[in-house]
Amino acid sequence: MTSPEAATLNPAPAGQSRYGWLAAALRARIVQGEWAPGDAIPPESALASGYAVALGTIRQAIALLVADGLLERRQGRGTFVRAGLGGASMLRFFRFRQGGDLQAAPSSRILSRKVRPAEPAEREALALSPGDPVLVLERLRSLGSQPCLLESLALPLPLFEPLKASDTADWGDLLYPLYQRTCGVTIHRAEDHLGFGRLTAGQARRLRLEKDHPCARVRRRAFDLAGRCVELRTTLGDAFAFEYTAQVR
Amino acid sequence: MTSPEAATLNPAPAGQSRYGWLAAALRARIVQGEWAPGDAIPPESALASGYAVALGTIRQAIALLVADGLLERRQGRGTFVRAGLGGASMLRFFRFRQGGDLQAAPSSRILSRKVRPAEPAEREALALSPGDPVLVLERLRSLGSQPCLLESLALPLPLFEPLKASDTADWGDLLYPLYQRTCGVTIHRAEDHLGFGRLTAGQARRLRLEKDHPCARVRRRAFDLAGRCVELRTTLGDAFAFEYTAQVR
DNA sequence: CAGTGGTCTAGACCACCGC
DNA sequence: CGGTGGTCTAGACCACTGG
Repeated sequence: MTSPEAATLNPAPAGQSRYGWLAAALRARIVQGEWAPGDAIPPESALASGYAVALGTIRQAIALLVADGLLERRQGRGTFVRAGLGGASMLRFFRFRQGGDLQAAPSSRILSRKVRPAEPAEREALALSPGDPVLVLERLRSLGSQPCLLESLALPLPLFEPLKASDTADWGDLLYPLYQRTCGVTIHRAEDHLGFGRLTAGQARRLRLEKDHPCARVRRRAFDLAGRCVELRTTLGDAFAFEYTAQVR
Repeated sequence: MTSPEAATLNPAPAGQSRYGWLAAALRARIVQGEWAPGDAIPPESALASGYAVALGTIRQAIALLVADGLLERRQGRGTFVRAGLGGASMLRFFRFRQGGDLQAAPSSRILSRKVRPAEPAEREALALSPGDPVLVLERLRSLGSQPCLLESLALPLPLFEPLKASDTADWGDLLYPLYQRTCGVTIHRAEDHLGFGRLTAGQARRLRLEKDHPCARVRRRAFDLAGRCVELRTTLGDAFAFEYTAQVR
């Protein structure tokens, strides 16, 4: 799709650098869906002449978006809009041994689905108004026949409407590709808050552990391309399966 | 200190980009201590003319080292060699409430110090030979009168010789500044492997918790400027005080 | 004020990729 | 082969910092 690029030349970098302004402009075009995830954006030379700036300047703008995880360069091929988060990203916190084998992708089963008004904490995180509804899911992930992760999700409802009534059997094992497929929502990044606790009787039953068994708890806030928080998730798993590596500076 | 910079002009970027070669050259000069942590390196213009390259090229080289955490740019002032890791970095994994107050820097007490041959796992991580000795420390960190973290460290011995006999009362609360002061070792980065377990009777006593109490375990490998692993550390703390935020992509 | 890094230009040539 | 991003140059001017 050839677009008129920017009609305004030298768009007055009001307080910003020109490449910062260009990065914001490109980000807006990506967020608005002008180029879909996986697509290539126009060549640097085309962008540079379109915006009437030097090549180096457009390259700096692109570098910002690459650092932000929005774009991806591929030598000799072009610059591409990154697909969102894969989906199996919770497993990076756990190492489940399955018959002494490597862990495969866990299967997923929806235990419950309901709609209710967002609670105050949810309203704040998801930027909702009093009375706005959320879709609440309970989900169990298993490796083979062994349950390993118990999740509870809250999704803001005008946005995730297609998930309200569709058959959960068609959802597949990964939610983020589902969001993209059915709701056009791309999850771009997430914040995971880790902690430890103990299982309630109900949680323990579903995970086939004992009441008060130690568990690792991951509270996730997931954000879309525009930077809005669009998913709240709490994941519980056996604390003794928790394992994670952090890099320090 | 004015140095002859590089005498070789166009040093044949054997398989590498020129800025990659320059970055390696600058890194070597930093590791060798030509500029101490906290010092400013020469201005970009001086480096560029010294190495007979364009300004932009030296800037790319510096950008690599900045991304690596080795250098730090300060607008209008210069480019500085970063001091090593602070020292209170373990607290990023824990939130200890102290009388409903914010947590201050914890005090430190050495419980034991001894020298013994490195165990096989230590030899591998620290790149030692059979029979090489390590200095082994046990350390308790407390907030006020409340113990909160129990640590066990292994330090390769030719390198940390000055710590073998010095008075531990003079060590202060932070080890990394001590390493720098007394052994000339700068800790540049670390890898923290998080896990979960239960306290033994002895560990529990020192932390004033019960035997088998759930604990978070941090196994750290710390690296110096040259990228060599020079410290192994295991830190234990109450699992219910553990709290950490991870960013996903 | 002088010196530093930060931004920007308008070119050139190279290395990689797919056809 | 033609097109893409990757490297490199040799300038210019701006913005920030400290004395």
